[in-house]
Amino acid sequence: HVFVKYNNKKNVATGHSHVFLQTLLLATQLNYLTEQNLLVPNCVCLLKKTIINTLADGRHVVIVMDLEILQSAEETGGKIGNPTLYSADGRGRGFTGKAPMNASPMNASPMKTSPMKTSPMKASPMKASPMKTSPLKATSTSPGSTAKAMPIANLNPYQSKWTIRARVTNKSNIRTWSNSRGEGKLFSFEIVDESGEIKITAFNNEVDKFFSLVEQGKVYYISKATLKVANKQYTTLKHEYEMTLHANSSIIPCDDSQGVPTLNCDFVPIAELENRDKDAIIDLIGVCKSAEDVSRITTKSSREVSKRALSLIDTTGKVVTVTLWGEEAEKFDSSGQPVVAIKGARLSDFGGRSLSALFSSTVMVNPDIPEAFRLRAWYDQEGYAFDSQSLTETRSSVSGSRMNWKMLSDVKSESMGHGEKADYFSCIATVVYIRKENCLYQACPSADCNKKVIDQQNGLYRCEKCNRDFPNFKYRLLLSANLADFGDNQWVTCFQETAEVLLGHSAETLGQLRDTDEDALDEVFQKATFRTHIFKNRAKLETYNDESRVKVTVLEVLPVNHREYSRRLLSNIHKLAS
DNA sequence: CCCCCCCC
Repeated sequence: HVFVKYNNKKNVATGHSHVFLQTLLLATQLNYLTEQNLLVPNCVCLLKKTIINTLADGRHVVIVMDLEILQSAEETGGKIGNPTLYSADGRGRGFTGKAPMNASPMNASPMKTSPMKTSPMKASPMKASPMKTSPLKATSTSPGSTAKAMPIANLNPYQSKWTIRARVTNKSNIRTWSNSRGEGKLFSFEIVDESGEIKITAFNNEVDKFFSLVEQGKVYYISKATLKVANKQYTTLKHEYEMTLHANSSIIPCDDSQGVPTLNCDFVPIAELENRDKDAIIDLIGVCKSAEDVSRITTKSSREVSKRALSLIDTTGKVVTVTLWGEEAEKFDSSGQPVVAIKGARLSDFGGRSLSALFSSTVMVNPDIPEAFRLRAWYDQEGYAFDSQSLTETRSSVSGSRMNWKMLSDVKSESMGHGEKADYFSCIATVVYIRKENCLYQACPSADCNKKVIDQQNGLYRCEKCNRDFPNFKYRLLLSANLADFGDNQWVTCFQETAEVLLGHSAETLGQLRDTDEDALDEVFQKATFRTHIFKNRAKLETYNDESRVKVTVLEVLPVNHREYSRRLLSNIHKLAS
């Protein structure tokens, strides 16, 4: 046993000798401890069941199989506690097996009842363990009646004597397989307790033995199963391991389901989805604003399947599309705009961001959880009126139809502007040239008149439109710029507002510069050149002196959102590839 | 030991 001070999240610790020691925790341990906010800098831990490896350079790495938090960071005050206060006799309650850190909220933070101030072991958090009040059944099939339920999060292949108490959350049908390695049947299910979740698979004989016993939503004591590293390619659960039942495995129904959660959801706010990676497995909760009718589609492998897309909104005000499949799609009822929670949906980049239910997903309509009640209240009071924005851009969605994205070559190839009405399009293009000549003119100072005035050379400026002489004028911009993208160029016209955005200065400032500091004006133009923006444009054929040509006027200049732009490019690639 | 998770 070693007493250490946890120093930072890299598991560097100091012992009584004040020598730093690199320690390694099992991922499940580390996740659990950090999630529960137990392992924080400057807390004091007791490392147990350690494996010491000597590295080639002589340093040691300590792998910790079991540990206990003895003193919180507040209590240590950033200083290492006096190790002599502790007894190293093994009576300390470990993190695994006899863990104090299961089910009870009291135990979620054993540091609060720190043993430090009195006798450490007497005040052990073990006393508060709910296991005392709900001991394992002493049946012939249970693995030792004195065993305590192990938190699922702590399961690992290095310990075989354990019993867990957990609820079945996702039971599959029986499937058969046949491949080069043989054939057989299997079913799988997922179980959850306060600490975590894990997948369990039963094959062949175990299918016969356990399929009808294991029921969705019920609580069981489970012991004597094989743990193996979960293949992250297939699992959607956060556990490092998964379980396979074998001939001696025991599954016993547990009548007392108190303290065993029905779900272990980690809901991601919809707005957050933008920052998550494609293919991430996400738990999501939202109000079903609307839903498609169910439809039948044929997959690439020629299977027919039902699908239905839902639009979910949450308090972030963002909407996302979630697609349900098969029976789930068929039986879904969107009436009354229910709260829908989905555990283990997969994030897709279709249309920007969207979600798809998997076989392993659990869909709950109006679940009996606080988040659902909060959402219901929020939606009914204010959310329903939100001018919400969808992360899933579809052809029918507003943002999709508003932006008619084109390449500059399309202006010619599609004969844009040749119709009776003007054509509106958006492009991402780079300014390659801005004509400085005649970019500014002296305009009538009247509020709504932008007519060019005539300098009378007597201190007065004449507006023909207003039929008045003014002692002053205002500067206005009328820019001719050449835009380029990878395939073509296009001359465009920018009036006042768009020209000011493009040049980054007001017409007034630029007018003053032109009159006082020509070099500074040059610099403004230079700085604006070779900048890339989103341009929203209007194209219309105009005839001047018997010569017709398409005039493109810039209506708006916007900064490029590279995230969105990249998504659009990816989406275009998908469309081209399909 | 399975591992299907789809469509636009």
